[in-house]
Amino acid sequence: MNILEKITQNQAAFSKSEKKVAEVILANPQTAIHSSIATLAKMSDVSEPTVNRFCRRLDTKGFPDFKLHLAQSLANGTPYVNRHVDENDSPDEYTNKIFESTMASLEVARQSVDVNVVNRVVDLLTQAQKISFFGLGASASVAHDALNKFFRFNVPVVYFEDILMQRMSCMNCSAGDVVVLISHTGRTKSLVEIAQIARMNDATVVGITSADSPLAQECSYVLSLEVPEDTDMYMPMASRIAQLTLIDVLATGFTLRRGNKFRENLKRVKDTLRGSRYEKRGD
Amino acid sequence: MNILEKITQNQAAFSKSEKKVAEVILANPQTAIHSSIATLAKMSDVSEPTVNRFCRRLDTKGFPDFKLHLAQSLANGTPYVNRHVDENDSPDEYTNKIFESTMASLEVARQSVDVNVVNRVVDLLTQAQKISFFGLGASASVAHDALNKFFRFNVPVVYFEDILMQRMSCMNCSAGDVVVLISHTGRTKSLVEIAQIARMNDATVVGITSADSPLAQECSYVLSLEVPEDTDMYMPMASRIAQLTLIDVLATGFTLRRGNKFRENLKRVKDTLRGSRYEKRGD
DNA sequence: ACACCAAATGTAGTAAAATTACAACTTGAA
DNA sequence: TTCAAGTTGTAATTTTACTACATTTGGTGT
Repeated sequence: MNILEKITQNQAAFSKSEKKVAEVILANPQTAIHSSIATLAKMSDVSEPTVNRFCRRLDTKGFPDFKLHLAQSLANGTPYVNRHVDENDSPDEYTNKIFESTMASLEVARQSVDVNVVNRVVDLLTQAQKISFFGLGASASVAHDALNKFFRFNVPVVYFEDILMQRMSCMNCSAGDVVVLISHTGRTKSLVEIAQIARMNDATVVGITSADSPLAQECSYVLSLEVPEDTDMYMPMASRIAQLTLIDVLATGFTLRRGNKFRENLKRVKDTLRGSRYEKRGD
Repeated sequence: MNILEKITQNQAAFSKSEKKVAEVILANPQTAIHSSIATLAKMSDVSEPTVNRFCRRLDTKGFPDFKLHLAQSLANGTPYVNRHVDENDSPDEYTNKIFESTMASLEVARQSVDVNVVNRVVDLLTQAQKISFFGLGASASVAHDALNKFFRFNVPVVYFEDILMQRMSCMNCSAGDVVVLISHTGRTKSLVEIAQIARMNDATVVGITSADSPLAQECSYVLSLEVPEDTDMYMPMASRIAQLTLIDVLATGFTLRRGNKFRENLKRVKDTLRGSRYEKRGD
């Protein structure tokens, strides 16, 4: 609870000298947090213990603790909110809105992730014979990205954009194979069918999708992400970002599970790229 | 500027004992602001003056002032910091760390974006005869995503993963064509070459890349994103997300510039998908 | 390998700040 | 007026932070 508000509210209940202290603090809180109890006492024309008592009345442990609370109240605290882009927004406005909305969505997504399922899925992935990533439309690029990540782990990874290739690939699945299906809505028919095919062939199907969707029902494990999507734009935006971040989480879990020696491996993969790059001054 | 971020960023510049202090603070900042310099010193296993020096290195007046700054950082303004994943992190821990780091990176990216360039690029894109999106490795999936977005605008969009196709495509460029090249480092040789080819053929080249990189120097316009990347993971993570968000910004700018009637168009594109989906109860 | 320097860290003493205990007021009711 | 409850201030105590200086560490050139 904001302590500045608290001061204003309780102002009536304060004693005469306490009111003086409150006044000085409210008049210039920025100065207050940088003053010692002595200076503040002098400014308010009261004694030091009075200031101290004032702090305690506001349920703080003492003057330093009070300053901490005050500092927090003063921190320009507007957490990220999902703000919709308006038709007349300037470039500056829509740029900021989109970045902020994306951050807000990530925060929501973070809270909706079931860590236990993440853990189980990481388990599965580390033990998988073959990992497939499939998605359609906007989710295709997420699957594409997952390929790029998991490919580095030197495990058999599969990714297709073509729906027929996806189907064929799933036809050839067997026990030990993991198929990761990505879809924001979880209502894309072809992807649901692919889930069915994969499961019929004993693969474990992991869905990165919305809970309770038709796709979710066909999956062995569901990593559900509840992401508010700005439907005004008629484009998936935040959902992809959340999906990608979840892919990052899975990839990270994978490397951690595989241990230190494995990390060396990743470094080697990265170092291989060096030849294809212009050197940076100093390395 | 958020002091928690500052700690994370400067971590490399700290001395051995200062790093210990940084670790303890980052591990549990809430405890830190309620501790005295003595307790914090003990927790970090260093002497009190070391903690004091640590505070001064971060441009604070001393320990109490440092606590004030820390308290402000912790207040719900910008709670997200780039925290590195640790080997012994539980699934819960690394999941949260990655989400938070991603959000923190987006915040940094947002501040590094030059809105004027965004505006100019949106201008270019709306007037382009043909738009191409190229990236390699991790950035390929970003280009892929851009394709998916701009494709809906009913403008000629091109995207290739294959480097030869990219080159050939650029060979056929002419004035009025816009080539968007995506690369975190901006040091990938083949992409720099593509920039050169495109420009030789009168195309306008837009780089979504690091400022001052070889690629940036070959571009007509540079949308630079300064994103801190956790090099421990040997994988691009935050940079892609920032790039994608920037693509969202461009796409949004595009639709806004095109006006209301155009939005109808997008709605139609989206509605077309309906046939391929399972209906949701109630729509 | 050694000496030497600079940077880093710690020790111990000092100064400052906050808190406590208690004394001296103020105020209002009997 | 007098007493009691509540308020405020003074002075001593304790806690906290800081400074000056000593010791250690690590690196560099001979």
